[in-house]
Amino acid sequence: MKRSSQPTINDVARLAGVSKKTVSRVINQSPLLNGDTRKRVEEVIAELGYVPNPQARALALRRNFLIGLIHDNPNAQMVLNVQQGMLEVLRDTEFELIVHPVNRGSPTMLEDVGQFLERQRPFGVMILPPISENDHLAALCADLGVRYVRMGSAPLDEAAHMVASNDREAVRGAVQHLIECGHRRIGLVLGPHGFRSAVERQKGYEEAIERAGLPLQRTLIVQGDYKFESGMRAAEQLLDLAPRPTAVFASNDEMAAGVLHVARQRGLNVPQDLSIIGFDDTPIASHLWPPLTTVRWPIATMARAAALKLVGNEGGADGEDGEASLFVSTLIRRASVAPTTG
Amino acid sequence: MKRSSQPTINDVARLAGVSKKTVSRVINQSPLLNGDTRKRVEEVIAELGYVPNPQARALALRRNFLIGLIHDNPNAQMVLNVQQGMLEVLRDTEFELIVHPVNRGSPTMLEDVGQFLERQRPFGVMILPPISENDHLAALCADLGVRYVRMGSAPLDEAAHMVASNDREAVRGAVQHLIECGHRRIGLVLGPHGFRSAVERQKGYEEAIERAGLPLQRTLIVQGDYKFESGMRAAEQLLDLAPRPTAVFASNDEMAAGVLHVARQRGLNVPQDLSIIGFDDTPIASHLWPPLTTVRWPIATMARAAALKLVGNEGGADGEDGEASLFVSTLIRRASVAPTTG
DNA sequence: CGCCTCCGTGCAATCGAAGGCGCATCGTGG
DNA sequence: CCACGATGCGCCTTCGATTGCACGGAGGCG
Repeated sequence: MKRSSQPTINDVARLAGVSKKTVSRVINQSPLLNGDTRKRVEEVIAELGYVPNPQARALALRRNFLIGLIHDNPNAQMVLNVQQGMLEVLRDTEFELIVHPVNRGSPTMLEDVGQFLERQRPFGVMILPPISENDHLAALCADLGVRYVRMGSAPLDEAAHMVASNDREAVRGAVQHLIECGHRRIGLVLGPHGFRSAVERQKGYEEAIERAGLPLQRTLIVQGDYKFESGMRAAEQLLDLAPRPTAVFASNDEMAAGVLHVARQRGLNVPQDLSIIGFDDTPIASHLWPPLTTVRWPIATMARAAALKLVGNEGGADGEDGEASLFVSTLIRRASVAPTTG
Repeated sequence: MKRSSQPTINDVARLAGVSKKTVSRVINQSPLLNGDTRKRVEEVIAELGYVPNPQARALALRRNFLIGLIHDNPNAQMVLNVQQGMLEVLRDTEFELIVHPVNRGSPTMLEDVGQFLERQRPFGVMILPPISENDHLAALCADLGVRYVRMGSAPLDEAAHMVASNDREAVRGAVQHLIECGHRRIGLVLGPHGFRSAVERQKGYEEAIERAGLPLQRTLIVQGDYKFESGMRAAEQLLDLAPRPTAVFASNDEMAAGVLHVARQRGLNVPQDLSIIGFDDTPIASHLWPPLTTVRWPIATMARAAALKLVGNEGGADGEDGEASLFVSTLIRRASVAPTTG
C-alpha cells in the first residue's frame, strides 16, 4: 500500500495559516521570525511529517547536495573505509554520497568523469588514489566549478584540495625498524610504475638505507604492482639472491602476503629466516600467520577531514580552513619481524 | 576558471529557433518529430554542450533517478563487488547510485532508513544481507512506494524483490566433498545468531552429514560470528576434542583463516592433519597458505540482476521480469583439503 | 498627533524541464 | 479547388521550494 503523496510546503502553509515564505523561513532557520508563528509552523510540519523535496530545493537554490566519490581503486577495504569516514560527516548534513568508480586504464576516463560532473553537477567530489594523482582530473573539476579534494600519499595540491598521508616518512620509519633489528640486506618490493605512492614508498626506503650508511643495492629492489602475485614473483627473485636478504619491505600488504606465501613454499620460517613488513594494515595483515608488521594510515580520519573540507564553511571566508591536510601513519608491530640471529 | 553557467533548454530552443517543447521532444526521443528539426536541435545541443538539469527533470517528472544501496555489512569486498556490479548496469542508464550504510545494532535503524527514504525518495533501493533479512525494512519500502530488491542467502521475498544464492545447497556440496575425501569427523563453525545465512549454511552441513549416514555430533558444531577471532576460538575448542576432527567447514573465509591460524599455532599441517573449507571466496582465501578451498557465490552477477530488476522495464508490463532470482555457488578447490590418511 | 522607520509577513516571480491543449500546416480524396 | 484528417509544433501551466519586493502594523521622534 503506497502512500498517496508527500505533503508539500503549500500544505504546511495552508494548515498553519501562513504563507509559503514563512514556512520556508522556519525551515531555513531565518533569525528574523516571530516565536509564535515559528512554533505553530513547526507543529504543523511535525504533524504532517513534512519533508522538503530535495529536487525542488536544488532547483530553486541552483545547487544540489550531492558529494561524489571518484575512484578506480582495487582495494575494497580502503574504498569502504573512505565511504564510512565520509558518511560519518555527511550523516549530520543534508548531503548524500554518490559513488562513481572509473577505469584507470580507459582512454575515455576523463570524458567519463566530465560527463558525470556535467550531468550531476555535484556540490563536491572526493578523488581517491591513484587517480587522485591525475592533475587533469583536478583541473576538470576546477574548470566546472566543482569543489574537490584529492587523497594522496604525499601533498599534491593546495591544502584546501587535498588530504595526504606521509608515506615516505612512514616507510622510512619501518625500514629503520628493520635496521635497528640488525637487518642489513633488506629487499624492497616496489609499487607499480606511475604511482605516486610507489615512488614515495621507494624514497622512504632509500632514505632509511642511506641514513644508516648502508649501501643501496639495485638487486634488492624489485618491481611489483600492488597485487598478490607480483609479491610472489618479487619474492622468487629476492630469495634467489645469494646471499639472501634477511628482511623485505613490501609496498603494500597484499604483496607482503605474496612474499610470505613464497617464503613458506620454500620452507623458510617467518620471521626467523625472513622478516617482512607490509603497508596499509588491511584486515589481511592481522589474519596472516604470522601476523604482519605493517604501516597503518588513518584512512577514515582522512576521509572525514576531506568531507569536512568539501561541505565545510560554505558561506564563510574560505581563506581559513580548520581541517588538517597532513596525517601521520604509524608502524603496527606484529610478529613478522625478528632480530637477525647472525 | 569557472564556466559561468550551464546552458538551459531555453538557450537551445532560442538558438535552434524552436520552442522548448520541441527540444524536450528531441531529448526524450518522441517519435512524432520532423527529421530536419530534430537534426538542427541536436546540432545546437552538441554545439552548446547542453546537458539537461537532473533536478529540474526530477521535479517535473515527479520522480528521480537515484538508486540507494542500503547495507550494514562488515565485508568490504562484498559491498564493493555489489557496487561494481550495480554500476555496470546503471552506467548505461541515467541512474546514479547513492550509498547508505546503517548500523545494524542501532535501535533507530528503521527510523534512519525511513528518513533517508523520505528525504530522497529514491527510485529504488538495494538491500544487502544481513539487514536484507529484516522484513520491517522491506515493508517500509513498500509502504513508501520505493522499489526494492533484497539480496539474501536463500529466497526471502517474491522474485521481483530479491536475488538469492543457495547457501544450503552450496555448503552441502562442500561438506560432501570432505566426506568423499574420507573425512568422518567434520567440524562446523557457525555464523552468528540471527543470521539467515548462518542458518542456511548449518542446514547444508547437517544435510550432508545425514545423507552420508554419519552421526550428527553436537560437539563438532561450535558458535562463531563471522569474525577472524571467533574462528580462532572455535578452532581452539574443536582441536581440543579427542579424537580431533580431521576437517572443518567454517561458515566464512575469515573464520576459516582463524581456524588455519590456530592450526598453525598448534603445529598442525594443513591440509595433511586438518582440512579446511571456507565460504565467500574473498581475496584472503587465495592468499592464505595453503590457499583455501572455499565456496564462491556470484556477487557481481547477482548485483547486476538486482540493478536490472530495480530499473528494468519501467513502463512495460511488470508481470514479466526476465531477470533470474536464484544463483548457484560453486566450490573452488584449492590446497586446504586433502584425503584422510587414515 | 502625525509621519517615518523598522520589523514581520505575504504576493508573485523564478529556477529548468515536461506535457496538455490547441493551432498551423501539409497531404489526400472528393 | 476545397474540405477534412493527420501530424508537427508552440503557448502556457505545472512541479516544490526560494526570494525580491512591497505592504501593513507598531513604535519612536518631532
